[in-house]
Amino acid sequence: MTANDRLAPQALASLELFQDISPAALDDVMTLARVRRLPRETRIFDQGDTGVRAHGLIEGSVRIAQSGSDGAQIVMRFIAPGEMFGTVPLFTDGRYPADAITLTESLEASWSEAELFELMGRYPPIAINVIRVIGKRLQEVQDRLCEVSTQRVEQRVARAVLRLVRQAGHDTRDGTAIEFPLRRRDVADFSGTTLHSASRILTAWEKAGWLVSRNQRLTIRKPFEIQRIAEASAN
Amino acid sequence: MTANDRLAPQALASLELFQDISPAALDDVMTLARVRRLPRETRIFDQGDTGVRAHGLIEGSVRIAQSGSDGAQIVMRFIAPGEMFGTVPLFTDGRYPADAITLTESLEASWSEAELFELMGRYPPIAINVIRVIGKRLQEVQDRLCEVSTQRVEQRVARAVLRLVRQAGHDTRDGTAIEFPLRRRDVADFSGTTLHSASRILTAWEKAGWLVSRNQRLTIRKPFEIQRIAEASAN
DNA sequence: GGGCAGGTTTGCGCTGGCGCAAACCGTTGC
DNA sequence: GCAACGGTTTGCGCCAGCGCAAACCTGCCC
Repeated sequence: MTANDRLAPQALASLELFQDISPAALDDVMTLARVRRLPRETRIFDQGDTGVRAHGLIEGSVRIAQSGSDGAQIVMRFIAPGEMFGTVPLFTDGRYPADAITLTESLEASWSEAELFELMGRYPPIAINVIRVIGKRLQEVQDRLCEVSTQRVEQRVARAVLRLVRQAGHDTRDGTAIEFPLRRRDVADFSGTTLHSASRILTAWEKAGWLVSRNQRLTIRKPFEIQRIAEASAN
Repeated sequence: MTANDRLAPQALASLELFQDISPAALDDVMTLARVRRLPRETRIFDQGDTGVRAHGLIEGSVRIAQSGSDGAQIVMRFIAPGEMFGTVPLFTDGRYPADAITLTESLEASWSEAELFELMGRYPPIAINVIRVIGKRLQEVQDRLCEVSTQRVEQRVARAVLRLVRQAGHDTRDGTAIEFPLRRRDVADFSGTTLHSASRILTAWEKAGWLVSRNQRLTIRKPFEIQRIAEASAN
Protein backbone atom coordinates (compact mmCIF):
# COMPACT_ATOMS: atom_id res chain seq x y z
CA MET A 1 0.00 0.00 0.00
CA THR A 2 3.03 2.25 0.08
CA ALA A 3 4.08 1.20 -3.39
CA ASN A 4 4.26 4.10 -5.83
CA ASP A 5 1.72 3.73 -8.57
CA ARG A 6 2.31 4.81 -12.09
CA LEU A 7 0.59 8.16 -12.38
CA ALA A 8 -0.78 10.18 -15.25
CA PRO A 9 0.49 13.78 -15.21
CA GLN A 10 -3.05 15.10 -15.63
CA ALA A 11 -3.97 13.46 -12.35
CA LEU A 12 -1.77 15.86 -10.41
CA ALA A 13 -2.63 18.79 -12.62
CA SER A 14 -6.24 18.31 -11.65
CA LEU A 15 -5.51 18.96 -7.97
CA GLU A 16 -6.80 22.37 -6.97
CA LEU A 17 -3.40 23.30 -5.57
CA PHE A 18 -1.68 22.98 -8.92
CA GLN A 19 -4.18 24.65 -11.20
CA ASP A 20 -2.70 26.91 -13.84
CA ILE A 21 0.94 26.31 -13.11
CA SER A 22 3.74 25.84 -15.62
CA PRO A 23 4.64 22.40 -17.00
CA ALA A 24 8.09 22.74 -15.43
CA ALA A 25 6.56 23.35 -12.01
CA LEU A 26 4.19 20.45 -12.48
CA ASP A 27 7.15 18.27 -13.30
CA ASP A 28 8.83 19.17 -9.99
CA VAL A 29 5.58 18.62 -8.16
CA MET A 30 5.30 15.17 -9.64
CA THR A 31 8.89 14.21 -8.89
CA LEU A 32 8.48 15.02 -5.21
CA ALA A 33 5.04 13.49 -4.75
CA ARG A 34 4.58 10.36 -2.71
CA VAL A 35 1.64 8.49 -4.17
CA ARG A 36 -0.24 5.74 -2.34
CA ARG A 37 -3.21 3.56 -3.03
CA LEU A 38 -5.25 2.97 0.10
CA PRO A 39 -8.02 0.47 0.84
CA ARG A 40 -11.27 1.74 2.28
CA GLU A 41 -11.48 2.60 5.99
CA THR A 42 -7.75 3.36 6.15
CA ARG A 43 -6.62 5.97 8.64
CA ILE A 44 -4.39 8.38 6.73
CA PHE A 45 -3.59 10.41 9.82
CA ASP A 46 -4.95 10.85 13.32
CA GLN A 47 -5.80 13.95 15.31
CA GLY A 48 -2.67 15.07 17.14
CA ASP A 49 -0.18 13.32 14.84
CA THR A 50 2.99 15.19 13.99
CA GLY A 51 5.14 14.83 10.90
CA VAL A 52 2.48 16.47 8.81
CA ARG A 53 2.32 16.32 5.03
CA ALA A 54 0.17 18.12 2.48
CA HIS A 55 -2.24 15.63 0.95
CA GLY A 56 -4.18 15.67 -2.29
CA LEU A 57 -6.85 13.17 -3.23
CA ILE A 58 -6.70 11.81 -6.79
CA GLU A 59 -9.34 9.10 -6.62
CA GLY A 60 -11.77 7.94 -3.98
CA SER A 61 -13.14 9.76 -0.95
CA VAL A 62 -12.00 10.71 2.54
CA ARG A 63 -13.74 11.84 5.72
CA ILE A 64 -12.06 14.47 7.92
CA ALA A 65 -13.42 14.25 11.47
CA GLN A 66 -12.49 16.16 14.59
CA SER A 67 -13.31 14.79 18.03
CA GLY A 68 -13.86 17.05 21.01
CA SER A 69 -12.36 16.51 24.43
CA ASP A 70 -15.26 14.17 25.23
CA GLY A 71 -16.08 11.45 22.73
CA ALA A 72 -18.28 13.53 20.41
CA GLN A 73 -17.17 13.83 16.82
CA ILE A 74 -17.92 16.21 14.04
CA VAL A 75 -17.18 15.79 10.38
CA MET A 76 -15.20 18.79 9.27
CA ARG A 77 -15.46 17.93 5.60
CA PHE A 78 -15.59 15.20 3.04
CA ILE A 79 -12.86 15.14 0.43
CA ALA A 80 -13.62 14.53 -3.24
CA PRO A 81 -11.00 13.88 -5.95
CA GLY A 82 -8.97 16.99 -6.75
CA GLU A 83 -9.16 18.43 -3.24
CA MET A 84 -6.35 18.98 -0.77
CA PHE A 85 -6.50 17.97 2.88
CA GLY A 86 -4.33 17.95 5.96
CA THR A 87 -2.74 21.24 4.96
CA VAL A 88 -3.79 23.41 7.90
CA PRO A 89 -1.16 22.27 10.43
CA LEU A 90 1.63 23.01 7.96
CA PHE A 91 1.02 26.65 8.72
CA THR A 92 0.15 26.49 12.37
CA ASP A 93 1.38 24.14 15.07
CA GLY A 94 2.42 21.09 13.09
CA ARG A 95 -0.24 18.78 14.51
CA TYR A 96 -3.19 17.45 12.56
CA PRO A 97 -6.36 18.86 14.13
CA ALA A 98 -8.52 15.98 12.88
CA ASP A 99 -8.56 12.38 11.68
CA ALA A 100 -8.61 11.43 8.01
CA ILE A 101 -10.12 8.10 7.01
CA THR A 102 -10.83 6.80 3.53
CA LEU A 103 -14.48 6.12 2.83
CA THR A 104 -13.66 4.12 -0.30
CA GLU A 105 -10.51 2.77 -1.88
CA SER A 106 -8.47 5.85 -2.73
CA LEU A 107 -5.41 7.18 -4.48
CA GLU A 108 -3.62 9.89 -2.57
CA ALA A 109 -0.54 12.04 -3.25
CA SER A 110 1.39 13.87 -0.56
CA TRP A 111 4.35 16.14 0.00
CA SER A 112 6.36 16.84 3.12
CA GLU A 113 6.27 20.24 4.76
CA ALA A 114 9.78 21.07 3.49
CA GLU A 115 8.88 20.03 -0.05
CA LEU A 116 5.76 22.15 -0.15
CA PHE A 117 7.56 25.23 1.14
CA GLU A 118 10.29 24.59 -1.41
CA LEU A 119 7.69 24.41 -4.18
CA MET A 120 5.88 27.53 -2.97
CA GLY A 121 9.16 29.47 -2.87
CA ARG A 122 10.18 28.32 -6.32
CA TYR A 123 6.76 28.76 -7.95
CA PRO A 124 4.77 31.66 -6.46
CA PRO A 125 1.55 30.66 -8.26
CA ILE A 126 1.49 27.61 -6.00
CA ALA A 127 1.59 29.88 -2.94
CA ILE A 128 -1.27 31.90 -4.40
CA ASN A 129 -3.24 28.69 -4.93
CA VAL A 130 -2.61 27.70 -1.33
CA ILE A 131 -4.07 31.01 -0.22
CA ARG A 132 -7.06 30.61 -2.47
CA VAL A 133 -7.77 27.10 -1.25
CA ILE A 134 -7.44 27.97 2.42
CA GLY A 135 -9.45 31.16 1.94
CA LYS A 136 -12.32 29.24 0.39
CA ARG A 137 -12.23 26.74 3.21
CA LEU A 138 -12.20 29.48 5.82
CA GLN A 139 -15.27 31.06 4.31
CA GLU A 140 -17.08 27.75 4.21
CA VAL A 141 -16.28 26.93 7.83
CA GLN A 142 -17.38 30.40 8.88
CA ASP A 143 -20.70 29.89 7.12
CA ARG A 144 -21.16 26.58 8.89
CA LEU A 145 -20.33 28.14 12.23
CA CYS A 146 -23.03 30.70 11.58
CA GLU A 147 -25.52 28.03 10.56
CA VAL A 148 -24.91 25.76 13.48
CA SER A 149 -25.34 28.67 15.89
CA THR A 150 -28.50 30.08 14.43
CA GLN A 151 -30.47 27.40 12.60
CA ARG A 152 -32.76 24.54 13.48
CA VAL A 153 -31.63 20.98 12.96
CA GLU A 154 -33.76 20.39 9.88
CA GLN A 155 -32.33 23.42 8.10
CA ARG A 156 -28.80 22.37 8.96
CA VAL A 157 -29.34 18.90 7.56
CA ALA A 158 -30.80 20.45 4.42
CA ARG A 159 -27.79 22.68 3.99
CA ALA A 160 -25.43 19.80 4.63
CA VAL A 161 -27.11 17.79 1.89
CA LEU A 162 -27.04 20.71 -0.53
CA ARG A 163 -23.38 21.28 0.25
CA LEU A 164 -22.65 17.65 -0.57
CA VAL A 165 -24.60 17.94 -3.80
CA ARG A 166 -22.62 20.98 -4.84
CA GLN A 167 -19.34 19.34 -3.91
CA ALA A 168 -19.83 15.84 -5.17
CA GLY A 169 -23.14 15.60 -7.01
CA HIS A 170 -23.34 13.52 -10.17
CA ASP A 171 -26.40 13.88 -12.33
CA THR A 172 -27.98 10.54 -13.06
CA ARG A 173 -31.22 9.41 -14.60
CA ASP A 174 -32.81 9.20 -11.15
CA GLY A 175 -31.62 12.57 -9.85
CA THR A 176 -28.37 13.90 -8.42
CA ALA A 177 -26.30 11.21 -6.72
CA ILE A 178 -23.69 11.98 -4.09
CA GLU A 179 -20.58 10.01 -4.77
CA PHE A 180 -19.55 9.40 -1.14
CA PRO A 181 -20.93 6.45 0.79
CA LEU A 182 -22.67 8.16 3.71
CA ARG A 183 -23.91 6.50 6.86
CA ARG A 184 -26.58 8.33 8.82
CA ARG A 185 -23.93 8.90 11.40
CA ASP A 186 -21.78 10.78 8.89
CA VAL A 187 -24.65 13.02 7.86
CA ALA A 188 -25.41 13.71 11.52
CA ASP A 189 -21.81 14.57 12.40
CA PHE A 190 -21.60 16.76 9.31
CA SER A 191 -24.72 18.74 10.18
CA GLY A 192 -24.04 19.00 13.89
CA THR A 193 -26.86 16.84 15.17
CA THR A 194 -27.37 13.28 16.40
CA LEU A 195 -27.64 10.06 14.50
CA HIS A 196 -31.28 9.82 15.57
CA SER A 197 -32.41 13.22 14.41
CA ALA A 198 -30.59 12.85 11.10
CA SER A 199 -32.19 9.46 10.57
CA ARG A 200 -35.68 10.77 11.28
CA ILE A 201 -35.26 13.73 8.96
CA LEU A 202 -33.80 11.77 6.05
CA THR A 203 -36.46 9.10 6.43
CA ALA A 204 -39.16 11.77 6.32
CA TRP A 205 -37.66 13.25 3.17
CA GLU A 206 -37.41 9.84 1.60
CA LYS A 207 -41.09 9.20 2.37
CA ALA A 208 -41.90 12.57 0.76
CA GLY A 209 -40.02 11.41 -2.34
CA TRP A 210 -37.41 14.17 -2.15
CA LEU A 211 -34.50 11.76 -2.09
CA VAL A 212 -33.59 8.09 -2.18
CA SER A 213 -31.16 6.44 0.19
CA ARG A 214 -29.93 2.99 -0.73
CA ASN A 215 -26.83 1.23 0.45
CA GLN A 216 -25.24 4.35 1.92
CA ARG A 217 -25.72 6.25 -1.31
CA LEU A 218 -27.90 9.35 -1.42
CA THR A 219 -29.71 10.45 -4.56
CA ILE A 220 -31.51 13.77 -4.49
CA ARG A 221 -34.70 13.86 -6.54
CA LYS A 222 -36.26 17.17 -5.47
CA PRO A 223 -33.36 19.50 -4.69
CA PHE A 224 -35.77 22.41 -4.88
CA GLU A 225 -37.80 21.16 -1.92
CA ILE A 226 -34.67 20.70 0.15
CA GLN A 227 -33.54 24.17 -0.84
CA ARG A 228 -36.85 25.45 0.45
CA ILE A 229 -36.25 23.82 3.84
CA ALA A 230 -32.73 25.22 3.96
CA GLU A 231 -33.98 28.73 3.38
CA ALA A 232 -37.08 28.62 5.51
CA SER A 233 -36.89 31.48 7.98
CA ALA A 234 -36.94 30.34 11.60
CA ASN A 235 -40.70 30.65 12.02
CA MET B 1 -11.97 60.74 9.42
CA THR B 2 -10.43 59.89 6.07
CA ALA B 3 -7.47 62.16 6.70
CA ASN B 4 -4.16 60.32 6.71
CA ASP B 5 -2.60 60.43 10.13
CA ARG B 6 1.11 60.67 10.64
CA LEU B 7 2.22 57.13 11.30
CA ALA B 8 5.19 55.60 13.05
CA PRO B 9 6.85 52.90 10.94
CA GLN B 10 6.80 50.47 13.87
CA ALA B 11 3.02 50.71 13.88
CA LEU B 12 2.80 48.90 10.55
CA ALA B 13 5.68 46.58 11.36
CA SER B 14 3.69 45.33 14.32
CA LEU B 15 0.87 44.06 12.08
CA GLU B 16 0.95 40.28 11.93
CA LEU B 17 0.98 40.40 8.15
CA PHE B 18 4.26 42.27 7.98
CA GLN B 19 6.27 40.46 10.62
CA ASP B 20 9.87 39.74 9.69
CA ILE B 21 9.96 41.48 6.35
CA SER B 22 12.73 43.64 4.96
CA PRO B 23 12.85 47.40 5.62
CA ALA B 24 12.48 48.03 1.87
CA ALA B 25 9.29 45.96 1.78
CA LEU B 26 7.98 47.73 4.84
CA ASP B 27 8.62 51.00 3.12
CA ASP B 28 6.50 49.97 0.14
CA VAL B 29 3.81 48.70 2.46
CA MET B 30 3.71 52.04 4.20
CA THR B 31 3.62 54.07 1.00
CA LEU B 32 0.58 52.20 -0.26
CA ALA B 33 -1.32 52.10 3.03
CA ARG B 34 -4.46 54.14 3.50
CA VAL B 35 -4.66 55.04 7.16
CA ARG B 36 -7.85 56.23 8.84
CA ARG B 37 -8.85 57.19 12.32
CA LEU B 38 -12.38 56.07 13.11
CA PRO B 39 -14.75 57.02 15.95
CA ARG B 40 -16.38 54.25 17.93
CA GLU B 41 -19.38 52.39 16.48
CA THR B 42 -18.25 53.12 12.92
CA ARG B 43 -19.15 50.57 10.27
CA ILE B 44 -15.94 49.83 8.36
CA PHE B 45 -17.68 47.51 5.93
CA ASP B 46 -20.97 45.65 5.70
CA GLN B 47 -21.74 42.06 4.85
CA GLY B 48 -22.10 41.78 1.08
CA ASP B 49 -20.10 44.90 0.24
CA THR B 50 -17.80 44.72 -2.75
CA GLY B 51 -14.63 46.70 -3.39
CA VAL B 52 -12.85 44.80 -0.70
CA ARG B 53 -9.60 45.89 0.92
CA ALA B 54 -7.22 44.16 3.30
CA HIS B 55 -7.47 45.85 6.69
CA GLY B 56 -5.07 45.95 9.63
CA LEU B 57 -5.91 47.39 13.03
CA ILE B 58 -3.26 49.59 14.61
CA GLU B 59 -5.15 50.94 17.63
CA GLY B 60 -8.58 50.30 19.07
CA SER B 61 -10.91 47.34 18.65
CA VAL B 62 -13.32 45.97 16.06
CA ARG B 63 -16.14 43.44 16.08
CA ILE B 64 -16.64 41.17 13.05
CA ALA B 65 -20.21 39.88 12.98
CA GLN B 66 -22.00 37.69 10.47
CA SER B 67 -25.78 37.66 10.24
CA GLY B 68 -27.68 34.63 9.01
CA SER B 69 -30.56 34.77 6.53
CA ASP B 70 -32.91 35.47 9.42
CA GLY B 71 -31.96 38.22 11.85
CA ALA B 72 -29.67 36.18 14.10
CA GLN B 73 -26.09 37.34 14.39
CA ILE B 74 -22.91 35.69 15.46
CA VAL B 75 -19.64 37.36 16.31
CA MET B 76 -16.99 35.79 14.16
CA ARG B 77 -14.15 37.45 16.00
CA PHE B 78 -12.96 40.51 17.83
CA ILE B 79 -9.96 42.33 16.43
CA ALA B 80 -7.15 43.58 18.65
CA PRO B 81 -4.33 45.90 17.54
CA GLY B 82 -1.89 44.15 15.22
CA GLU B 83 -4.47 41.86 13.66
CA MET B 84 -5.71 41.79 10.08
CA PHE B 85 -9.37 41.62 9.11
CA GLY B 86 -11.54 41.64 6.01
CA THR B 87 -8.96 39.62 4.09
CA VAL B 88 -11.00 36.50 3.33
CA PRO B 89 -12.98 37.84 0.36
CA LEU B 90 -9.78 38.92 -1.38
CA PHE B 91 -9.20 35.27 -2.12
CA THR B 92 -12.73 34.10 -2.67
CA ASP B 93 -15.69 35.92 -4.16
CA GLY B 94 -14.85 39.55 -3.51
CA ARG B 95 -17.70 40.16 -1.08
CA TYR B 96 -17.26 40.71 2.63
CA PRO B 97 -18.93 37.82 4.46
CA ALA B 98 -19.52 39.87 7.62
CA ASP B 99 -19.87 43.36 9.10
CA ALA B 100 -16.99 45.17 10.78
CA ILE B 101 -17.80 47.79 13.40
CA THR B 102 -15.40 49.62 15.69
CA LEU B 103 -16.01 49.01 19.39
CA THR B 104 -13.80 51.93 20.38
CA GLU B 105 -12.09 54.77 18.57
CA SER B 106 -9.62 53.07 16.25
CA LEU B 107 -6.77 53.55 13.85
CA GLU B 108 -6.93 51.34 10.81
CA ALA B 109 -4.69 50.82 7.77
CA SER B 110 -5.85 49.21 4.54
CA TRP B 111 -4.69 48.17 1.11
CA SER B 112 -6.64 47.50 -2.06
CA GLU B 113 -6.81 44.02 -3.52
CA ALA B 114 -4.44 45.00 -6.35
CA GLU B 115 -1.96 46.54 -3.94
CA LEU B 116 -1.86 43.48 -1.72
CA PHE B 117 -1.34 41.12 -4.63
CA GLU B 118 1.39 43.44 -5.91
CA LEU B 119 3.08 43.34 -2.49
CA MET B 120 2.76 39.57 -2.20
CA GLY B 121 4.27 39.09 -5.65
CA ARG B 122 7.16 41.42 -4.94
CA TYR B 123 7.87 40.16 -1.42
CA PRO B 124 7.16 36.43 -1.00
CA PRO B 125 7.50 36.56 2.81
CA ILE B 126 4.30 38.60 2.83
CA ALA B 127 2.51 35.81 0.94
CA ILE B 128 3.83 33.32 3.49
CA ASN B 129 2.54 35.52 6.29
CA VAL B 130 -0.86 35.68 4.63
CA ILE B 131 -0.95 31.89 4.60
CA ARG B 132 0.11 31.69 8.21
CA VAL B 133 -2.52 34.19 9.32
CA ILE B 134 -5.34 32.54 7.39
CA GLY B 135 -4.21 29.10 8.49
CA LYS B 136 -4.33 30.10 12.14
CA ARG B 137 -7.78 31.57 11.67
CA LEU B 138 -9.01 28.46 9.91
CA GLN B 139 -7.87 26.28 12.75
CA GLU B 140 -9.53 28.53 15.29
CA VAL B 141 -12.84 28.58 13.44
CA GLN B 142 -12.72 24.81 13.08
CA ASP B 143 -12.21 24.46 16.81
CA ARG B 144 -15.18 26.71 17.44
CA LEU B 145 -17.32 24.74 15.03
CA CYS B 146 -16.44 21.61 16.96
CA GLU B 147 -17.21 23.29 20.29
CA VAL B 148 -20.52 24.72 19.26
CA SER B 149 -21.64 21.33 17.94
CA THR B 150 -20.59 19.26 20.92
CA GLN B 151 -20.50 21.38 24.07
CA ARG B 152 -22.99 22.76 26.56
CA VAL B 153 -23.62 26.45 26.71
CA GLU B 154 -21.67 27.01 29.91
CA GLN B 155 -18.57 25.39 28.48
CA ARG B 156 -18.83 27.43 25.33
CA VAL B 157 -19.08 30.68 27.27
CA ALA B 158 -16.07 29.62 29.34
CA ARG B 159 -14.05 28.93 26.21
CA ALA B 160 -15.13 32.21 24.67
CA VAL B 161 -13.92 34.08 27.75
CA LEU B 162 -10.63 32.19 27.81
CA ARG B 163 -10.15 32.89 24.12
CA LEU B 164 -10.65 36.59 24.77
CA VAL B 165 -8.18 36.48 27.65
CA ARG B 166 -5.56 34.86 25.47
CA GLN B 167 -6.18 37.30 22.65
CA ALA B 168 -6.56 40.54 24.51
CA GLY B 169 -5.90 39.98 28.20
CA HIS B 170 -3.95 42.62 30.12
CA ASP B 171 -2.68 41.70 33.56
CA THR B 172 -3.74 44.24 36.16
CA ARG B 173 -3.67 44.38 39.91
CA ASP B 174 -7.22 43.02 40.05
CA GLY B 175 -6.76 40.17 37.59
CA THR B 176 -6.65 39.84 33.83
CA ALA B 177 -8.66 42.55 32.08
CA ILE B 178 -10.01 42.15 28.55
CA GLU B 179 -9.37 45.28 26.59
CA PHE B 180 -12.55 45.23 24.49
CA PRO B 181 -15.77 46.75 25.78
CA LEU B 182 -18.14 43.79 25.75
CA ARG B 183 -21.89 43.89 26.09
CA ARG B 184 -23.59 40.69 27.22
CA ARG B 185 -24.97 40.52 23.75
CA ASP B 186 -21.47 40.39 22.29
CA VAL B 187 -20.42 37.59 24.61
CA ALA B 188 -23.59 35.68 23.71
CA ASP B 189 -23.10 36.08 19.97
CA PHE B 190 -19.47 35.08 20.34
CA SER B 191 -20.25 31.88 22.24
CA GLY B 192 -23.26 30.91 20.17
CA THR B 193 -25.98 31.36 22.76
CA THR B 194 -28.59 33.93 23.70
CA LEU B 195 -28.24 37.20 25.54
CA HIS B 196 -30.23 35.69 28.42
CA SER B 197 -28.16 32.58 28.90
CA ALA B 198 -24.91 34.52 28.67
CA SER B 199 -26.16 37.03 31.21
CA ARG B 200 -27.18 34.32 33.68
CA ILE B 201 -23.85 32.53 33.37
CA LEU B 202 -21.69 35.63 33.72
CA THR B 203 -23.74 36.84 36.67
CA ALA B 204 -23.27 33.48 38.36
CA TRP B 205 -19.53 33.63 37.82
CA GLU B 206 -19.41 37.16 39.13
CA LYS B 207 -21.28 36.06 42.26
CA ALA B 208 -18.74 33.25 42.67
CA GLY B 209 -15.98 35.85 42.50
CA TRP B 210 -14.41 34.40 39.35
CA LEU B 211 -14.66 37.62 37.41
CA VAL B 212 -15.77 41.23 37.63
CA SER B 213 -17.88 42.99 35.05
CA ARG B 214 -18.10 46.75 35.23
CA ASN B 215 -19.04 49.15 32.54
CA GLN B 216 -18.71 46.63 29.71
CA ARG B 217 -15.23 45.64 30.85
CA LEU B 218 -14.48 42.12 31.99
CA THR B 219 -11.75 41.31 34.47
CA ILE B 220 -10.98 37.66 35.13
CA ARG B 221 -9.95 36.91 38.69
CA LYS B 222 -10.00 33.11 38.78
CA PRO B 223 -9.03 31.96 35.28
CA PHE B 224 -8.35 28.54 36.68
CA GLU B 225 -11.97 28.03 37.72
CA ILE B 226 -13.18 29.07 34.31
CA GLN B 227 -10.67 26.72 32.73
CA ARG B 228 -12.16 23.97 34.84
CA ILE B 229 -15.64 24.69 33.48
CA ALA B 230 -14.30 24.79 29.93
CA GLU B 231 -12.75 21.36 30.29
CA ALA B 232 -15.49 19.68 32.27
CA SER B 233 -16.56 16.54 30.43
CA ALA B 234 -20.18 16.69 29.31
CA ASN B 235 -21.65 14.91 32.31
C1' DG C 1 -27.97 -20.66 3.00
C1' DG C 2 -27.68 -19.26 7.62
C1' DG C 3 -25.88 -16.41 10.91
C1' DC C 4 -23.59 -12.30 12.10
C1' DA C 5 -22.33 -7.53 12.32
C1' DG C 6 -22.94 -3.14 11.22
C1' DG C 7 -26.21 0.19 10.12
C1' DT C 8 -31.07 2.10 10.56
C1' DT C 9 -35.55 3.10 12.28
C1' DT C 10 -38.73 4.29 15.76
C1' DG C 11 -41.09 5.08 20.29
C1' DC C 12 -40.97 7.43 24.53
C1' DG C 13 -39.71 10.49 28.16
C1' DC C 14 -37.12 14.21 29.72
C1' DT C 15 -34.54 18.41 30.11
C1' DG C 16 -31.41 22.27 28.68
C1' DG C 17 -31.77 26.40 27.45
C1' DC C 18 -34.63 29.50 24.53
C1' DG C 19 -38.47 32.91 24.21
C1' DC C 20 -41.05 36.29 26.27
C1' DA C 21 -41.86 39.91 29.35
C1' DA C 22 -41.11 42.91 32.99
C1' DA C 23 -38.32 45.12 36.21
C1' DC C 24 -34.05 47.06 37.16
C1' DC C 25 -29.73 49.74 36.83
C1' DG C 26 -26.19 53.07 35.39
C1' DT C 27 -24.74 56.69 32.01
C1' DT C 28 -25.46 60.40 29.47
C1' DG C 29 -27.37 64.50 28.01
C1' DC C 30 -30.34 68.33 28.78
C1' DG D 1 -31.62 66.99 39.03
C1' DC D 2 -34.39 64.64 35.96
C1' DA D 3 -35.60 62.08 32.13
C1' DA D 4 -34.50 58.97 28.61
C1' DC D 5 -32.06 55.32 26.80
C1' DG D 6 -29.22 51.43 26.35
C1' DG D 7 -27.90 47.59 28.62
C1' DT D 8 -28.74 43.88 32.27
C1' DT D 9 -31.01 40.81 35.30
C1' DT D 10 -34.46 37.55 36.47
C1' DG D 11 -38.74 34.68 36.62
C1' DC D 12 -41.53 31.50 34.25
C1' DG D 13 -43.23 28.28 30.86
C1' DC D 14 -42.47 25.49 27.10
C1' DC D 15 -40.75 22.69 23.34
C1' DA D 16 -37.09 20.99 20.05
C1' DG D 17 -34.37 17.61 19.90
C1' DC D 18 -31.36 14.50 22.67
C1' DG D 19 -30.71 10.07 25.20
C1' DC D 20 -31.87 5.54 25.74
C1' DA D 21 -33.35 1.19 24.30
C1' DA D 22 -35.23 -2.15 21.48
C1' DA D 23 -36.49 -3.90 17.17
C1' DC D 24 -35.47 -4.20 12.55
C1' DC D 25 -33.11 -4.46 8.04
C1' DT D 26 -29.50 -5.86 4.74
C1' DG D 27 -25.35 -7.10 2.88
C1' DC D 28 -21.47 -10.05 3.77
C1' DC D 29 -18.84 -13.86 5.26
C1' DC D 30 -18.21 -18.42 6.46
